Amino acid sequence: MSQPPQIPQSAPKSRILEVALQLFSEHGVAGTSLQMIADTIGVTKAAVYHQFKTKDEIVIGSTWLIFEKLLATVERGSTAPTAKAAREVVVNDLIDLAVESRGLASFLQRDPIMLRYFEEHEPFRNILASLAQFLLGGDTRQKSRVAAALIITGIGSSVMHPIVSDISDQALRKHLRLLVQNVIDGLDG
Amino acid sequence: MSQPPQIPQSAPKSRILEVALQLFSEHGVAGTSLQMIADTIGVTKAAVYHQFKTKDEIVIGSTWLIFEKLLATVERGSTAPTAKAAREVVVNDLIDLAVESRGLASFLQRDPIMLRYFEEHEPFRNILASLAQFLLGGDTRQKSRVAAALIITGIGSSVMHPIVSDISDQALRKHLRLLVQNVIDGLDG
DNA sequence: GTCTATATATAGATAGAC
DNA sequence: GTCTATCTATATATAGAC
Repeated sequence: MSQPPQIPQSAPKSRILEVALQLFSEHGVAGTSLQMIADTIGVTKAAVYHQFKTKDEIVIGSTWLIFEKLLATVERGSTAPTAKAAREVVVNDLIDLAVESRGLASFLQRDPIMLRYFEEHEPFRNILASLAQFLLGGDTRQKSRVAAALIITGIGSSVMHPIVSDISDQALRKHLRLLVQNVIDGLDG
Repeated sequence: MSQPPQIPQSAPKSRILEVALQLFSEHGVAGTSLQMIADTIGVTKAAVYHQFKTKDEIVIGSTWLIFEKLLATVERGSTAPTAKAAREVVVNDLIDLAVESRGLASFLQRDPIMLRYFEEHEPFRNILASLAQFLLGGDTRQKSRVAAALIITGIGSSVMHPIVSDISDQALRKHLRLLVQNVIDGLDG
């Protein structure tokens, strides 16, 4: 397992990670070959292998493009004055991230290879655990944990559902915030 | 594109579809080879190819194992006395199906290859559209459609989140029903 | 219905020239 | 940093014997 890549990357490295993230989200990790990545960029496979020793490194590196943003969210949550404020930061950031990429980010939750990385790869696992912690705010009741699971997975997946494809980013954000608030309010209200 | 398989299947055919569905849900369609399917059953690849001409047929056939159940839900929804009753039938069936398989069913929503089938393959598309219709009950407002997307995708994905893995099927069903009801009530209340 | 054997293509990955 | 060429493994798929 390689470490999270440092930033800023070299230009060719960054280009590979960008293209890989896009292709992974469209075809899945297993459905994306290094040849596809190389073809999209317009170079040969060997040029890609010069930048990354294995496909694994590309998977982790491109995933890190998303997790950098999630890590920033965790840090913003950590400095929030109250547990409730931290939860709002996390919810709003997750919604913004999901809506702005409309499924590009949510492939993370869907891909079987990624799901395995999240369990085995500590930096990823820690960030996801922190997000869940902020969402729960110390509330470990079963109903609250089910609600957290519904919110975390639902936000990422719902934005790419065809039934909402005609809704503007702004409106989608607004509706998701209200719906998530309803779920949270329903826990105790 | 092949047609949905007839039932009952021959025993070897059924066995292949069962095993394939399980492997697809664990590794994704692209991450599952016919060799893996053959090895799990204990036969050779050629024996598998004797039952199905292509991997595509196996993908569609195994997916149909789930969609048979969704089709039954659609039929139960169609005979419900009111729109509200139909919505409850659909919600409860989706929750039951998701909980009883804990992610085996939800791979359908996650796999990029499956997402493409849903758009291109009419029987699948029709069933999914019907489920969404019953959930919406004629309400086409943006906020309602976002809620429907959140519910449909959230149910399938949340049950496989590690944060709920220790919760019993019975409790998970109960909490999901209440949470979904909260979302629906929040639309107009 | 299952087997061995094979055809063909492509996967991940490397060597070495420029 | 990119190329051509190649290695090895494995993918989907088929032919034909039992």
